[in-house]
Amino acid sequence: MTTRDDQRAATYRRIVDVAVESLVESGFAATTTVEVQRRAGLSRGALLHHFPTKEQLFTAAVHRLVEFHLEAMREELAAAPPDTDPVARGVWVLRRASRRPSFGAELELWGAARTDERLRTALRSAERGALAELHAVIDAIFGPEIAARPGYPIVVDLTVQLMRGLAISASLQERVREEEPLIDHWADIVRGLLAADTVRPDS
Amino acid sequence: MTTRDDQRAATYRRIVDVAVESLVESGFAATTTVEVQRRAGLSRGALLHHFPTKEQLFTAAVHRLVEFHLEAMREELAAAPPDTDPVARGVWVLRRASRRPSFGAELELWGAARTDERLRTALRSAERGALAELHAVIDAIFGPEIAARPGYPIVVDLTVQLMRGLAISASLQERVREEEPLIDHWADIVRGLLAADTVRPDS
DNA sequence: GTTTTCACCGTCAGCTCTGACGGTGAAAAC
DNA sequence: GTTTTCACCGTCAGAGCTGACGGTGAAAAC
Repeated sequence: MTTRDDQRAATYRRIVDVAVESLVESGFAATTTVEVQRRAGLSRGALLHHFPTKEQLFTAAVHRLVEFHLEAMREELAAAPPDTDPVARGVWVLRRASRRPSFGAELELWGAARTDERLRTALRSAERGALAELHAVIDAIFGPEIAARPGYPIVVDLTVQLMRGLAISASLQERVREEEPLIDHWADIVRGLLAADTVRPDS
Repeated sequence: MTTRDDQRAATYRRIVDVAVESLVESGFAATTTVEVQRRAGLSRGALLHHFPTKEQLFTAAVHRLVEFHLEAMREELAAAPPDTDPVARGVWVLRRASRRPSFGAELELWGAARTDERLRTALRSAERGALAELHAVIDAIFGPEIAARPGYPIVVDLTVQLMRGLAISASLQERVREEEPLIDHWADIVRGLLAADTVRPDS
């Protein structure tokens, strides 16, 4: 039997879940309160009972979406075969995670947040909260040995930005490229950067 | 004296210009037909005379926005002091161009295009049309000597994706970082990649 | 000089979205 | 057993957006 508190929590969670689902599947613009209410199979009143304003709903959804992506990274890590070269493996895990539709939704929100102050506030709060976990996951993806190398922080920064660039460019590609020699190239470069004692080869 | 054809062309151009202006300043969601009409100081009828549907307006605006970014890259190239190290100079020119608000608007559209098929079609067409010019501008930014090196195509690809990643991440930063050691690091890495005869140091 | 074209005008219908509001019935408190 | 709380309901007003439509006056065609 469900108590009232349980019911409340369950409905709340379901609303946030379908809001995230809508953001991922239908995008930011199409994720209206009516759409969320429809997906959740709730009345208008029920939705507004839990989230009096759209902003509150989106704030919760954005936080959940960021958690969602962390989870996706852990999944990709778990799914990756552990026997390959660790650098290439790490780079590819990050690449696969960045190809998830949920990450596309996240980047779409970052783009929209450029001119949407409320959304920007919500996003910053969500990303700030997940930052430590994000770094922990990335360290786990590359493993402790690689994470200890001197050039590692810069490599992670560059790799993350690169993955974001590739992800936001995805809409432009006519067809999805399964083969991505660029990623292999990048893995080779990273291997070189982490092998050298210093990150700056000349200068 | 303006003939009717001139008038038509001038109004058409003005509408597209203010549409781009609105996309850059106010973002995708806020760029409604009413907003464009208001910015252009035109009546509803005038706007609909030139652009019967919002889609046609956006298609024209998207094409113009892409041209706009090419122009911005040329400006940054012209504004960059020519006496520095050519690799660092090229990387920084690309970085400065990617920090322009117009590029932010472009990336926002790429994000929205993920779930908006019409927008995606317009964007692909615009980017396809500008591709050759884009590569020409980038070659000019790095100069013919660097562009001839064997690793150059991959370096350009990686650099472009990196800049996109940094640009889409811009909304998240609490304050604008004027100093960007990451870019200098990247320039150093690029210098190393272009110095070597092969791009793949080991393997 | 008459007719036609057309760049531009203003209003309006139809739609969707947001959030307000007054219920309702069952669980929880007393 | 009575009262209170509250999760959920359905309707509606207000606002904004898109695109249709019937003008209007001046340039262009004849």
